[in-house]
Amino acid sequence: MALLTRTAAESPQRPSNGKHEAILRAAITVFARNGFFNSKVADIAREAGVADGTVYLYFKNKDDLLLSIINEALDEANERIRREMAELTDPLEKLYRIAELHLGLMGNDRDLAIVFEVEIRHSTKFMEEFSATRLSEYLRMVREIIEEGQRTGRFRTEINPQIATKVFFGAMDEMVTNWILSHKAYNLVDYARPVVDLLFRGFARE
Amino acid sequence: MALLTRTAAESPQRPSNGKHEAILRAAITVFARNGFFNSKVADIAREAGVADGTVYLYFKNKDDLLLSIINEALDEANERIRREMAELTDPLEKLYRIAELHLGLMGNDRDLAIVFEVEIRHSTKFMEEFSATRLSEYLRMVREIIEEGQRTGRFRTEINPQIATKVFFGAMDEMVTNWILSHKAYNLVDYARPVVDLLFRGFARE
Amino acid sequence: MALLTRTAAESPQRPSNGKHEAILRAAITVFARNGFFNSKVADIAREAGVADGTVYLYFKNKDDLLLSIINEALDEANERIRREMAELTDPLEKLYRIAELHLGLMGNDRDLAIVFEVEIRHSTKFMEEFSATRLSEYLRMVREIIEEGQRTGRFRTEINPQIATKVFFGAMDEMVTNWILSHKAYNLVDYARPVVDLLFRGFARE
Amino acid sequence: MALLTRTAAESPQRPSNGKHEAILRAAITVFARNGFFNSKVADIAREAGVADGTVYLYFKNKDDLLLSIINEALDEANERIRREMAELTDPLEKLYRIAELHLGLMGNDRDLAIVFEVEIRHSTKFMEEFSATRLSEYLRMVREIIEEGQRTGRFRTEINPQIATKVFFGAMDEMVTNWILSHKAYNLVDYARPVVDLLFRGFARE
DNA sequence: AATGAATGAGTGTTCATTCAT
DNA sequence: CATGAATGAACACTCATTCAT
Repeated sequence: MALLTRTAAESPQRPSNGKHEAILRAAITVFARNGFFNSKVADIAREAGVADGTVYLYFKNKDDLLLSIINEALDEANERIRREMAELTDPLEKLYRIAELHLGLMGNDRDLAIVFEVEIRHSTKFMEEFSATRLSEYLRMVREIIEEGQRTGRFRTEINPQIATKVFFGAMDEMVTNWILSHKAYNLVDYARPVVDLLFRGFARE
Repeated sequence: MALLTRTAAESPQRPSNGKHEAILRAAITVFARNGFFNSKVADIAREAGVADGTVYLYFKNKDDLLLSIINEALDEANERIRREMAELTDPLEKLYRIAELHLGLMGNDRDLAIVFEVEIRHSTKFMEEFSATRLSEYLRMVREIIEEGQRTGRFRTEINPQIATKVFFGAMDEMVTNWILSHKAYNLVDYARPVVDLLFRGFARE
Repeated sequence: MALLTRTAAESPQRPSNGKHEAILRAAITVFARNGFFNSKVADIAREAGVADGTVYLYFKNKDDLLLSIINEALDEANERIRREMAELTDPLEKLYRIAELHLGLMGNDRDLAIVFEVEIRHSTKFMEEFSATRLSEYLRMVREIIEEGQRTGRFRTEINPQIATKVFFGAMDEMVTNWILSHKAYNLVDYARPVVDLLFRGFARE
Repeated sequence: MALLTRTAAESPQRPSNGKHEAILRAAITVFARNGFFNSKVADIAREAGVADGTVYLYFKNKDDLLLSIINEALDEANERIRREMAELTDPLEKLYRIAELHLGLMGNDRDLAIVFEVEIRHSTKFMEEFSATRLSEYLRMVREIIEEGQRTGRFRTEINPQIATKVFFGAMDEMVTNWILSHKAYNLVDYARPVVDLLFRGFARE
């Protein structure tokens, strides 16, 4: 919730009715509850407390709702990561921090996490569009940290930064998916450091 | 393709019309092309060369098609992994082999891979059901290999096998997702060893 | 026609679009023409001059259309009978009047008559439900008149009021059915008095 | 049951497989249970213990099944009435006997009665076809008895035989309908004489 | 800006009927 | 004669989107 609320506060170019916000939050809730294809625009409107037609004053169509959720959330996440990275020097510390942000943001907003993990994958088109822009920025930041680590001698030079980036992201992603599906109420962010530790040290003894 | 064909060959309890097979293959193709929700049963029927109604002689409904794809593919994958693991002893070798099978099966059948990566996220309910059974068997096998590696001294005892399993699976899954989304025609299975190597040795220098 | 129009005028709780009315009239026309099962909702919509979906804004489903026709018509018929009975005293006169109302209402609206005679037999379950409420009220009024006639000495006490009621209703019903099936354009209400006379005096000479 | 079985015995022009019979009985059962439109040919086939396609070796289509039920039953009923009338002379006795046959046949075969009372009315086309032939023969016999009664001085000459016939039939029909809908297991044929008595003497005192 | 009544295109599924065996 | 697998036309109902108010 904080995620999107803050976004709006920071970019008050729209008449701050709160309607844009309200509809987006409602969409997250409804998409998470029923899935994108089983969610009706009317349900979202009711959840947001507006008329059906009002949704179309703020969003082009139903697809645009999903896209907006993704984009606004990722824009802010990327911005946050960028800010926080600027304050850190050790590449390992940076990975710890990114993991904490990734799992923290998701762990704080289960509905948003469901939309990201589940609903976004409903069509390759969505995924392609999505991974082509916002997500690739995230991945670029991770990759640069890894390359930086190799330059500074913290990480092995034998590892392929492209692959390492995918492995890092895949690990994060799987932690989130598992957390969503397991209905136990554990704290997702607690896994940030253990996972990064595992990636850092590897499975191998010695 | 081989995946499903073989399954049918091994369990010839149905009238070996080939219709069951043909419809399932058609469903994979069509689901991969349009996504589950945007696929019409009529499209699948046409692709399979049968009448609309015939689909319902072999499958309960549209959902059942997706379910059957997943279950048949995973059942065989698990069976294959089980067989191959029996012939290996070194846990690291086992992980290499699982990764090769995982990426090999997916890399050999892009449509099937798309269905797995994308359409499986049909709904949280669907995923829960699915991950509760077939997928958890796969994950159990991975976890047991890791625990075995810890007992034999190959893997560090400090790592949490649950987390390591998730990281392993997340890494595989992400490799597949990336391969699907990138339209470059590289060979997915080639990444099996590099990824496992990375997980085994870790990012850390020394 | 007057039948249903009046009903709407008396209960203006709905936005008096006329759409509710128009759809109901269209349904009567179409059901009468094709039968319930052979009538398409799309036909009714076209006949009413609205879009298919609009039907569902006013009625729950196709069944509800039939139910509404029956209920609205019978409610008003019962109300009309009740009013008119209050102004008469002689039981025989009352039977004359009921017969005139019964045959008059039907004879004025052939389509409605067809729906009643034919489509009401939608299913035994439908008929049971229907005859349990609206129709039984009609029958109760008839029976009470017969019992009243026995008390006042107008009718023989040997007759069983239950049976007499059924015979009365059966006679009316058959007059309507015959009128519908015979395509001669005779005036149905003209038969009200002859039929009641016949029931009153019997077949017997003397 | 006896009704149709006998018919077949009397007209053994078909290879007396019993299949024709079996399918017709199955159709009566299934139509009575589910209604004509909700009955599937496959259900009838299963009930009759034959394959779906076999139904079409004996009947032109689903409509033909309903028509055959009606026609065979009415043909036999008419034949029976004709025989029995030949042995009676008093017109009142004849009406008693017809009523007993009418209510007796229906009362002995609830499923057949349901098909007659409910399913036959599903479309005006069915009813028209039906009432144009077999039923009108039944009605003609009744009318002739009434006219005969008028000639012999048993019935009043003031009554219109056409109307009296309709009233008689309407009374019978309504007794059957009521018996079907009421789930009390009373004996329908017991009402034959009381109803005819009522029609004969009328409601009037004196 | 906001409403919500109206639209009508879109589709999973059923089932009467056929016909190769 | 008998089968039952295959066909494909048919249709009730939904819901994203529009637009007059």
